[in-house]
Amino acid sequence: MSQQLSEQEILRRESLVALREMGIEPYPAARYEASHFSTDILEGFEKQEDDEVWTSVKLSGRIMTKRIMGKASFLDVMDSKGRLQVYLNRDILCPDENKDLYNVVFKRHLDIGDFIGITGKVFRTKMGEITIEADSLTVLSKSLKPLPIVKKDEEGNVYDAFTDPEQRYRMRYVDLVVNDHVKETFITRSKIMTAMREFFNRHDYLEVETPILQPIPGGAAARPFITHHNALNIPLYLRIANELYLKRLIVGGFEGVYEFAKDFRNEGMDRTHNPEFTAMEIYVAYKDYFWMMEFTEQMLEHVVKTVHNGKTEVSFGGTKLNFKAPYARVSMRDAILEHTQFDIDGKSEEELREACKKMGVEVDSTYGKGKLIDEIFGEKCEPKYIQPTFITDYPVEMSPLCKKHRENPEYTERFELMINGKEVANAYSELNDPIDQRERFEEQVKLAEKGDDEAMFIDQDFLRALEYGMPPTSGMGIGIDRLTMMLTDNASIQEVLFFPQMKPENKEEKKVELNENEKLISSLLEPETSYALSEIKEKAGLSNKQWDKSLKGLNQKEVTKVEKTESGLFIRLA
RNA sequence: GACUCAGUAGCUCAGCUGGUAGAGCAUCUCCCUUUUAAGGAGAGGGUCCAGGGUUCGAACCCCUGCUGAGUCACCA
Repeated sequence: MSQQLSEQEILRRESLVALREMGIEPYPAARYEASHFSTDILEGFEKQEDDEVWTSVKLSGRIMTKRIMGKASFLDVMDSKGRLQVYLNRDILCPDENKDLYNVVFKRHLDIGDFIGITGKVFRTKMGEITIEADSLTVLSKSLKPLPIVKKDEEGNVYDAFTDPEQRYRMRYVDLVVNDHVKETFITRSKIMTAMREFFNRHDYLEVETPILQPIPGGAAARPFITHHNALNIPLYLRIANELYLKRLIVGGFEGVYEFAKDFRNEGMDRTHNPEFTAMEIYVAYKDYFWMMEFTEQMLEHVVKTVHNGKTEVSFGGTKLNFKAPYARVSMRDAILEHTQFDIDGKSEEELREACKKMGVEVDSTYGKGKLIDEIFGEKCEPKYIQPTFITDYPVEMSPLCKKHRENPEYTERFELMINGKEVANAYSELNDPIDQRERFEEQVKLAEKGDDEAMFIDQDFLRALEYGMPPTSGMGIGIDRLTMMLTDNASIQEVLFFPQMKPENKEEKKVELNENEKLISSLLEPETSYALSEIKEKAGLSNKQWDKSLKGLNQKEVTKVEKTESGLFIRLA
């Protein structure tokens, strides 16, 4: 499989060979340990310029720009924390007669993107920039493909940014190198998860891991991915949720368990859905959903403060979101009443269907009561909740794993946390009555028979676990990707996933063989002879387009050569 | 899945009414020992996403396909 190399790629490969010929290994094995990160030097030198340590520092990273001025050069070196300018002076770097390290290795054979290590002393340039004056330079790794060059001027305006989303997502490694803010997003994502974990651990809850490959995909309503286990010869599903396994652990006697889980759903993709995504679910024994609301708002306030330097307010797409606890609590009935003047309380399926029609909410004949109410809420209310708001008490039909409301069995003890019109968290007083749970599953089976392809399966083992007894428990799930979007001001889930799902690239193999038309043309030519182009065109008898394409192809493949002389255009075999 | 937009040099983009492609950065050569979007002089670099069609002639018009983005639909 040969690939066509660009001019710049060929030159870099030539530099690679040249370095080896000079006895410099472009991919050395030895470790190279920097004394400081770039940011340490910048901040430290700013604080105390006369500190001894600045007379000898060691830095490693990627060359991001080269500014050569004859016998001296400046380059920006980027390490994992940031960038630092390096000053290369020919006679300081090469105090002896031999100036090859500067003239040949650096100027000729090192490129933007290469990794180097340098040692030297820190100083401030005439222009006031903190810089390392290098007294040694070590090649650490050669880069064979040119990076996109992104430039910034004094005012911070960005030029030639690497912005094509397709290329950025497919080549995230390049995106991360040249777009600083991308790295920031993922650092924040990590901080969010660390802050949550820290909050849970402080409460002595246990981080656990449960199966991703499940014989029955439970805990949510969604279409699963299916796979097959050869040795057992059974189908297995990739989990759509980990809820039922975590509850089994509460049955087993843990006080609180949580898991950051990769879930998989075989559904459409758009800017808020990726086939695999991360959900955090937590279950705590002897609690109810009222407790969980307080726990959730405190946890979120803690997370937001941690990633935003103590502030609870974040800006998302121009709107300000404030995560300071407590959050508003609105029951689903009140929400719908407020936004549509329709009271869902005590209504039959028919009445609800009629109401949907009146409101212009599209419904399907397969929808049950719960689904109808959900449609009304989704259409008329959901987008209205911008600031964090708990929507509580969902209809019983749409919450088959949730305990019935202690005051009204039509509803459940459930809340969802809405932020910016989107569902971010979902929580219950968990259903622990095994007989009720079995009946709810059976309701789901009826829905499935009606044609609802998302209705839940009956998980007999889960029911058995409940029959052994589960303490009253509250559970909560939160979408890490969507939360990260909100806290990093990104409108697309692809921006908060390192490697969002994409269609495969499937680049066609480049055809080196000649096609029929190209063969025809070359067959009309004898070696060492020139022909008038028009003559061959006539003989070939191809359409103008075909002739044009074929001739271009032949020239590209260096089979033929077209020459222009005073007497006209001529073609011959190359 | 529907609609809209886009795909041109390594990167960011121009390209008029159809006349075989341009700029900046990057690359190469030369000059330049504190520059910083370094500068000056010169040079090279293209499957104009792919395949058909219309035309004397297509990056441009038409059709089909591929890829991506946006909006909507679906999806807690």
